Amino acid sequence: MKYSNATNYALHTMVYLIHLPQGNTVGVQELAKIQKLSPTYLSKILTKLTKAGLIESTPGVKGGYKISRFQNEVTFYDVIKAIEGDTNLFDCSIHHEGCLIEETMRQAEENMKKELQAKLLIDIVKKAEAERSVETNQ
Amino acid sequence: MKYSNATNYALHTMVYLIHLPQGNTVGVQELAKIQKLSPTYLSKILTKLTKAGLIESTPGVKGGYKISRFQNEVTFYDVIKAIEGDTNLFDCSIHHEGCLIEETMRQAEENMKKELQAKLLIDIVKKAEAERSVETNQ
DNA sequence: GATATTAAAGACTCTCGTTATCTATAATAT
DNA sequence: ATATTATAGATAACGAGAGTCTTTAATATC
Repeated sequence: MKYSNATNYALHTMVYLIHLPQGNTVGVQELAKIQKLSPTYLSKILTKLTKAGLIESTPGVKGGYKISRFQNEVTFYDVIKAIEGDTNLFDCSIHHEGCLIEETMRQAEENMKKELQAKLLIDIVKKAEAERSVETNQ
Repeated sequence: MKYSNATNYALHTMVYLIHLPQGNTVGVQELAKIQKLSPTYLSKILTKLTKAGLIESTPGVKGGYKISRFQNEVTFYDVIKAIEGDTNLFDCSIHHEGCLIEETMRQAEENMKKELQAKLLIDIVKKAEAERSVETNQ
């Protein structure tokens, strides 16, 4: 019962892309080097993010990936959903409907999802920048 | 990213055991038949619940499983923890400490855990009985 | 004490999703 | 045209979960 490594890499890549100067594109080679991953593997993850509309890709020379226009609105849940899909943590294995156990589990999960839907990636970036600025001023 | 089938079976078994008249013991054969599982497989799950102190087991003739003394206090999270272990949904794959992504994910997960720690299994049993009683009176 | 019954433990197999690699194809800038 | 970069597909390696079988330990009954 864990989020996949892919989700891990996706979140880190998104944060990295958001923290870049607006409009900058980065190739998968560079992104892979940062996280010490093989480019082909990371590219699968990036394609999922692209299809979800979270980043934009352009092939060819000077191509690469950049954050989509909606960077200020991207939430943790957006990224998770793009990678893991929109599944439930718990499905009742026995009852076909009206399982009270499932109801309870779903409700707890739903609240976690809502919390992750309320967390913006850009807040992480801002927080990291704020911390770094404090360090520099010391 | 799903809770295991074992957790599913464990929750259902716990609810079944709680709903029994106090002190009754049931063998794994009967419990397995109800959920259409092999006895040996279910027995692994029951052993975990026993080690966690949620149920009590007695071998031998007239032996079997029964809910432990603390049946009124058993929470959803107790059962999940007994089966899945006490792990985190998310571990940062890159940073060794102070990962802001991890912090955010952990906090959301922590709140879900707290919610599941507040949900008593016995409430499910009571609710089911209440619903059944309504049906009977119609 | 012998026997039947039941839980616990260990070894083992099977399956499936994740992880990852390799190759080929499509798109783009120079 | 050529170099560069993303996309897609096939495929392999791996590990966790699911499940079975067999043996051992504990308990009640006779």
